[in-house]
Amino acid sequence: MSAPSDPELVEAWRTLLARQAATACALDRELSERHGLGMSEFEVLERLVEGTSGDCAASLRIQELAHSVHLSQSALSRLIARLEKAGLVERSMCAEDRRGVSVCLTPAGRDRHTDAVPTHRSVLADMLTP
Amino acid sequence: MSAPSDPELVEAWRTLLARQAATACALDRELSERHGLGMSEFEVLERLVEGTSGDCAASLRIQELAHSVHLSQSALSRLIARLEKAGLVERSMCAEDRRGVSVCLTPAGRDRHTDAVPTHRSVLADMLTP
DNA sequence: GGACACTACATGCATGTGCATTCAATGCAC
DNA sequence: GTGCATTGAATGCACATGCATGTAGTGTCC
Repeated sequence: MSAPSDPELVEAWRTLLARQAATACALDRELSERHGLGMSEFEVLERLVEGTSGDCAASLRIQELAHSVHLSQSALSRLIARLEKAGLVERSMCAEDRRGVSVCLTPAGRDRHTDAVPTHRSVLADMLTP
Repeated sequence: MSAPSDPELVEAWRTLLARQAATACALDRELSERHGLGMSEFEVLERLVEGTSGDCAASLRIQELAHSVHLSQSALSRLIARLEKAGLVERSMCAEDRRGVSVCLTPAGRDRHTDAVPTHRSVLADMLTP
């Protein structure tokens, strides 16, 4: 296919930015007001829920989480600290590699995520369907 | 058309987020390293260039700019302060409404934008063409 | 085993952002 | 005109983020 022209690129970028900004803003507002969660905090909870197999909560590493929510390692470290303080996740030392930290959901964290999912999906439906 | 399912919505949102994060990050890095401009600062300069008609630089209001780059009014106020400190724009009182502030490009601002455009377009081409 | 490079995470610091507030100017009702 | 709500922008403040650095644990080469 032919390469897009500069004006097309700029237009595409602006559209992308506008959608992202509007959606992220709405998401942050709704999740924060109704469930006391920031957007990235919800995303991290969701990754943990997805990683869960069967009963035992998955234990993901800080760096995996950081990469998957587009935050720096330091930002994730503090984000996990906030979630831990709120009782939604737990840090535990990784058995195999004691430098690593395993992050896993608490029951409260799972509940909070379950509560927030409808809000999240509803905002996405509002913002992402033209 | 049929409403997208929840997994489709989530997938679309993650894709959007990933593209935005990667592009914004690359844009910030390149513009900052090579031209001393943040992404939003470049966007503001670009809006001012676009608003220019003929010789006389357009004078846009703080709020118009804020809306068009998805920042809050306070963020824009400080962003303009940074650009002004760098000599790239000038604030001037709006004649009709003396509450308002007209922001307009200086020649240095126009030059800086012109220098940065190729970098900007090149990053967009890299990140936005699959 | 000892030295060294490397990895995973935590933390000090600087910065950019949003919210709430403040201040000045405007417009409207009377 | 006077009073009052409204608007445009600047600012104090709290907070989240990234970068650079510190610390502990791991692996490798000799």
